[in-house]
Amino acid sequence: MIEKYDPEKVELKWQKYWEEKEIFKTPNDFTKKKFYCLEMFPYPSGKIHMGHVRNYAIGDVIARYKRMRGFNVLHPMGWDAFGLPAENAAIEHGVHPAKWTYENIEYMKRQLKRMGFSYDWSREVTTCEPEYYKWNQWFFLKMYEKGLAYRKASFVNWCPSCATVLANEQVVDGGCWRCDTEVIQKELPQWFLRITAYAEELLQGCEELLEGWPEHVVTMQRNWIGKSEGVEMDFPVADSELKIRIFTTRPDTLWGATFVCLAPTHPLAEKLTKDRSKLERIKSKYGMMEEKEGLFTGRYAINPMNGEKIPIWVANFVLMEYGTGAIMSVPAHDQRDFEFAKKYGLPIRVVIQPEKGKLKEPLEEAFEEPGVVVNSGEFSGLNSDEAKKRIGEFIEAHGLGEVKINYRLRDWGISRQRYWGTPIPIVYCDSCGIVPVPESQLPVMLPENVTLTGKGESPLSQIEDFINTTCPSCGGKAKRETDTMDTFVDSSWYFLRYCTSKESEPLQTEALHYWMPVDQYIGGVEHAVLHLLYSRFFTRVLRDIGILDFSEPFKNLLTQGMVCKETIKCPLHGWLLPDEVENNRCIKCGSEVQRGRVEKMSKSKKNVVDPDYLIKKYGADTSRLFSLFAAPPEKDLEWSDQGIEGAHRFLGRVWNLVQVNADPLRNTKDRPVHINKNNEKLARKVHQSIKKVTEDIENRYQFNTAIAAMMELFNELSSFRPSSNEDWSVMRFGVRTLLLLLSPFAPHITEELWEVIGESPSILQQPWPEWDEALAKEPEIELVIQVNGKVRAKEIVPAGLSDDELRQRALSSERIKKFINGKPIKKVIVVKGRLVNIVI
RNA sequence: GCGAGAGUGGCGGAACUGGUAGACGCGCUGGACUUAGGAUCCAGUGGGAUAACCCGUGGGGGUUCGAGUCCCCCCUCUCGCACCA
Repeated sequence: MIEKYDPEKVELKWQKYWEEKEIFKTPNDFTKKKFYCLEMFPYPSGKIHMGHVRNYAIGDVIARYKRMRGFNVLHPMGWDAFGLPAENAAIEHGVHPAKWTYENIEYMKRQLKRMGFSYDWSREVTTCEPEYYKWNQWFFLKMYEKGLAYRKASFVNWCPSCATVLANEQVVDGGCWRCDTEVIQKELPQWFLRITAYAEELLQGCEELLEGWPEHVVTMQRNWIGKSEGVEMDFPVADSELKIRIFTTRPDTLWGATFVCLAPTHPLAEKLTKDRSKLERIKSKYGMMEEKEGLFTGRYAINPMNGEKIPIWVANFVLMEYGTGAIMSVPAHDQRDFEFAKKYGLPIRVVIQPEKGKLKEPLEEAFEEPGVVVNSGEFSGLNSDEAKKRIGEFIEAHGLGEVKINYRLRDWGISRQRYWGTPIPIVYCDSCGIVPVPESQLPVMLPENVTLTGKGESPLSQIEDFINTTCPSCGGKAKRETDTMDTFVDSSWYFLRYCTSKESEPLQTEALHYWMPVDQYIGGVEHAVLHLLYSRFFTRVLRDIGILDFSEPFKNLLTQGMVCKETIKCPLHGWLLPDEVENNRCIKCGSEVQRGRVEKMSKSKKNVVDPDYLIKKYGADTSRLFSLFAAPPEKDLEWSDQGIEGAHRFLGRVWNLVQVNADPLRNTKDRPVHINKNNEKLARKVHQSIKKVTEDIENRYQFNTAIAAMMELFNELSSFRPSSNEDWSVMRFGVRTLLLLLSPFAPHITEELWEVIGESPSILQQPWPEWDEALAKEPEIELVIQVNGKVRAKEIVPAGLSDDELRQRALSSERIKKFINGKPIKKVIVVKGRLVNIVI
């Protein structure tokens, strides 16, 4: 009687072994070839979810595989530990954010260890520790020195009732998430990082990324940066010295400008508008997308191109943050201007005609395409592209303005009116003004004694001990900055911190130059823009202050799909858990339930699967294997209860096969492997499997097909009946190979069975198997014979026949003769070693 | 609206540069072993016709000896951006 597969017993045994022997510890041995495998670190929200399991299972396969291939692999893990949920927990349950965070970390760390991921925990990074955030502050000071960090007034979401600043995700339908009061925009001085200084470089850098990043992510980065070329020029205000500077990408439509629009917060809007209450009303509608609203200032501007007097309006859809905060409006050729002109009865003048035909007036919508310029003085008759160029030159030559490039990308506002974050190392002194905290005084510690209420401007401003300080410059009384940093700052460089050991400072260039850049980064697409862009920005800043010698932090990026599951909905009780349903009816009210769509797992939709439950029921190996087998990594994965049973069954079969044959396997020597008539098919399959699995991992991270190949190998092994020592040598070769191939996917069971067949641990320290191309080749092929493109016969023929021989074989086939039936043959196509197509 | 991606058996998914569509798994059917089996093992499984055969990769055209794969048009779904002048 063989031992039954008991995942928990096996997994705990090997996890203990790995930990005791420090198998996952990565030496800083700078002479070996390196591989840096990084997965996005989690926010310690409480427990890991299936998204984490999938993400980290993918990363672990890559890390273990690369290690077996002989690389010195850096595979670290840490915690994105600052953030809002910790503060909410404090407000709701009275537990200190630090306590809440560290307890969550402890729990989740145990879960990750229980999954058997091969992390070097000695390099663990926790961003809320002073040793970590000290460097956030250090980078901030460096940026301040270089003029890359600056302070300016900006708007925040403000709840008048709670008297507090709200994050975007705390604004629900324009109201406060807690009290539903309407959220208003309040202006506060805040700190910004000048990412726009790197806009062009970040855009150019996208070229370099294309090799290793998914194209759609690169596109998203490009769009986010949003480069547009145009001109900036002044429109003088009639009867005054004032000028309105506008930006346009369509200088070819200048003659079609029939009014000018200012953003409601534009400085001239106040100056030019008589009716202040109306202006305030427009301001309150700023950025509301539903309806365009405007206000005529009563003043006019002069179009410098044709001297025309056109009205100046204030419009809610004009953004102060982009361009100059003012636009010329060409309703005939811009849909937004068109809608605005229609609403307020402003003139619409066509100045671009399509290449073919003529626009029908009055227009029903704006004609936005390029075309031929008309009604535009000396520029009439040119096409749009030519006109843009010539008008741009004209404007510059006459000092009316300049050709200009604008970016959609804006500077990064990092101030948060929050407690649980990195204090911004700045002091305000009555006599010296803004004074940076000297490096020697870092870190500016986050005080512990805080009461969080969720009210008031910034929690730190309540703590007298914290705010009151002395000016580093004059020694007089001064007050500290009370805002903390956006947590994206923490995640913009954490991958550097892993490179050095925990005791040392993070900016040792030797270690950084050896490990960086990250060879493979893995995470969700939700970070396709911000986190990745900020990291690319930080990397460049650090390069420019001489710490790094490259620009792109992540060479290859893999964005894994979401983990989804079917949802169930009761017409009365909403989303239901699977065990709230019996015979397709809700157990509460008996109504028939709707088996809903497959959606991303989320607690609110009650379609989650808890990793703890899976580990308990099936073990870590099965959980990992299924999440890698059910779909290719970048696609969404649909959860299936039967699917995981299948994965579990497979491991169980592998277990049984090895256990049943344990004695002969153990008593067979590894080499030589004797191939004979009886076992050559299996031997070939082994070589083919090594090839397939290796290529699937190496070339395209196709873990699902790699696993399928291992299942095929297993099927071959389990139907093999060894009858001689030679057979056993091949059997052992096959089992040994299967265990090695499977070990990155299911590390525990393979480690155990590795020992069962008489090998010594750890399987992770074994070299990856290699295949022999000659032995992987099939001696015979199945020749497909088509007549007029339809398969009519299949024949087994020796491999390596010439085209001519294949043609002869095809034409002499009895079945094929019937189809040809004496008709003349027009053509015969031979696909080498595969197929013959006879055209009649 | 713009941009990207995807539509293949009952289901998840295979199919490298155009060359046997449906690998592998799930489910289903039949059988074996069992007091029993929702455990395990064996066999079968795209649809249709009792066989030779016909039809099949969202729909419609096209290129080709040959199309899931290439080109054009259309439909559906998912994701991202969304007044960026």
